[in-house]
Amino acid sequence: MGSYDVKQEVTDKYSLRGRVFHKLREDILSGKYEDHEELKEVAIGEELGVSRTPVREAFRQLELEGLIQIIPNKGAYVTGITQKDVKDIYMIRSLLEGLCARWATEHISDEQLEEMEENVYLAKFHAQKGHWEQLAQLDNRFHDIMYEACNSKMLEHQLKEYHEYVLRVRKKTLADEKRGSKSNEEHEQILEAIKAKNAELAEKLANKHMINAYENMVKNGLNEAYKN
Amino acid sequence: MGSYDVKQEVTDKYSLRGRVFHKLREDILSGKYEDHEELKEVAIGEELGVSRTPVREAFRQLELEGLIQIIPNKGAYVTGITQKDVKDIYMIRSLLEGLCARWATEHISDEQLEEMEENVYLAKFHAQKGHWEQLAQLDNRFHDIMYEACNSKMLEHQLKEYHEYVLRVRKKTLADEKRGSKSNEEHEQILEAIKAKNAELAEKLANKHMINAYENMVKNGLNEAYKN
DNA sequence: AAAGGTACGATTGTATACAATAATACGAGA
DNA sequence: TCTCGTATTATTGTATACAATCGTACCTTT
Repeated sequence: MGSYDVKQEVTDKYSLRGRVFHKLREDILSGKYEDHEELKEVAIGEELGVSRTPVREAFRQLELEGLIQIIPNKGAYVTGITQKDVKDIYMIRSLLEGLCARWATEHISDEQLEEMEENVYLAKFHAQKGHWEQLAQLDNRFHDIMYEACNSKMLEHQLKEYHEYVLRVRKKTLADEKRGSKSNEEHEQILEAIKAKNAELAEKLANKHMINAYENMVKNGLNEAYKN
Repeated sequence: MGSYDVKQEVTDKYSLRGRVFHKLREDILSGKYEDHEELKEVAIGEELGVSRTPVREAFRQLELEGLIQIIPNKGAYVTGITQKDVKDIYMIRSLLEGLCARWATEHISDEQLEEMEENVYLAKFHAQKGHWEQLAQLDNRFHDIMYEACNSKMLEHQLKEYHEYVLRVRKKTLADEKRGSKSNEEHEQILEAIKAKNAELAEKLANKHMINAYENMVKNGLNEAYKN
């Protein structure tokens, strides 16, 4: 259950609204716009070759994600995301990924367990070969499996949201060779804990996994876009 | 900082879109619609006396909150909220309120601390007098102060979202006399831990506070709307 | 010259018209 | 009778027209 909607993710990428939404989110997160910069519906629309309607719908979604602030009858202003925001997200995710691992231990299905094992095994291979792109995808997938395995629509929804939120940053991070291998080793440990039905351990490992990911990111220098 | 936008909350209540959004959310959460029931733009629009445009914008927001699922070119279907969802939210909130208390301990301002003390003091009075409505409001406010005091835009945003999400349920819960007093006692303990700069303790107490709130709610019987 | 008001322009809010898509029903052919 | 294709209809996607609101510049008044 809750898995036939995977094809279109949280918000569809093919309608004009979806495209505008993703484009604007990407631009805001990548620092294209100044903080507090005003976004005008017609200007954005002309830039992307669409009318105001899809732009407005995208604005409403961005507002709910906290990326822009809409003042009624006045305008939409970008809120952006600071270095501290990224840190906070990782701290929050650390807790939630832990909870997710705990629940996943209790509810994971045989199929999901099998896919996890395959994932870790494959990642080991790609890490050796230096296939960073595949490694990043497997990393994403590992977490997605766990999100689905935790058997909580709410937690899954939340974690996927955060995951997508910091995806840009993470992509850069995983491009670091050592972290790529290290991350997969941690995945393996989490997997072992889940297989051993040791929920406490799985939670702790998942907590640490996030903290490590964050610290590695800081060590390697945050993406320039977040240096504000 | 981060407080002059309080007047209009997360999404404004006075535009047509805002009204539609709040109405639909309320209706979905209160169980007016069946699970998987289709929401048609024109029907909703006619029912509320507005055109499709504000309805569509509200739909897009509800989708992002996970309350409906929009299948492109097909329709919008309510996802609703189950008894398990409520439980999961409380578990998630337990962790996040703990984190919030920890951070609040480190960052709370003198003004915020003072308002917290006043809040607890006043609540004690209203609890004795049996003024449940005021007690509920003070309870909400206590948490809001802590959210603001934690000095994290991200965490504050997230907790306020969850808070609003379960507000309907909570209102009923606090109407229980014993819980009203007990809840305020717990607030006082959290406040003491914050004043003593004991972040560890504040976190643990806030964790427990949420769990207690949930268990009390279950004991008193969940709102009928969530019995699915 | 300063203060206040008014009119104009720019921008968002809402409604509606039109296009595209999907579901359904119906009929022709086997 | 069953299957496939087509036409019809309902519904959403998008564009645009019109209304309401806000900001600003200019003008009037003192």
